[in-house]
Amino acid sequence: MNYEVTDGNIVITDRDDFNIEHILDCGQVFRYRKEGDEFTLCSKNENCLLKNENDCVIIKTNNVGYFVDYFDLDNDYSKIKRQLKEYPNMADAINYGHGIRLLNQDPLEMIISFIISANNNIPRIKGIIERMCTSLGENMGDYYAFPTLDALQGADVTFFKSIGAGYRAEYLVKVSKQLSTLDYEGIRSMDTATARRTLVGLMGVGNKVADCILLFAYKKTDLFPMDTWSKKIYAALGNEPTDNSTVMSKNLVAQYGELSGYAQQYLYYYYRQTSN
DNA sequence: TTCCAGGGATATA
DNA sequence: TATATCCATGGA
Repeated sequence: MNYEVTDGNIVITDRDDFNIEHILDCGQVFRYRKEGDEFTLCSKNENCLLKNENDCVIIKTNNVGYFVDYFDLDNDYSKIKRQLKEYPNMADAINYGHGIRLLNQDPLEMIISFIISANNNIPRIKGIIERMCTSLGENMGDYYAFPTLDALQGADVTFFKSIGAGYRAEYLVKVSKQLSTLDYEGIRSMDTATARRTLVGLMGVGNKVADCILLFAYKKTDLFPMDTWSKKIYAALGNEPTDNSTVMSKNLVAQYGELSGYAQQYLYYYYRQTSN
């Protein structure tokens, strides 16, 4: 990745592997907003501002180190895309979403956010999360931090219903309690299967939500989250039809291996954006 | 009015 | 282990 740090800002000098809208609109992140020709983004208790300038992307932040890691800037996406293009039916998706990067997000934020995402749509997910942050997160001046586990544990079912979480309100209360006895940072060192089993033990976390958490918080890429779109994609790729998500996921991981998580993001973004 | 959204929990056999 | 049903909410 070609980037430099000047005047305390991160400057991306190669936009082919970094496209703000590709990154933000591919379904991995919920706390961002477009303001004119700029984008503001919150993660945990940090924030930044993204902006296209000439042929560069400028990332303004007071925590450069956090966002160099967050945006996965030391990972070579040109190489990943080259490898994935060797597969059939993949080149169009990669060319379309060429600037996608897999973000390294906060585990607690991903666990809570993707429990909310279940059987829900993205605009509504964003609204629920934002209302939760406004009520439970620390006021950082320009934005509200994502709530700490302590803050989440202080909220009840009535609160989560009041922000629109619906039937997931009870999951959020239960999972906040469960997390007090789970070393969710320790999941990072587990193999994918063990990590998935651990997460599925949480209330409101099934295989799909677990895979999203593993991919977006822990960079486990030997998985392929199966949602309603992935199931359509599975058929569109010409795979043998089945209605079993586990079978579909396993077959796809057998094809793409450690690149499965990346493949899923390019395919998800491409099919979702072009089928409207 | 019905369908759908980055699904999962629960009951049942 | 596999299948059926239920679940809040809001936009299309």
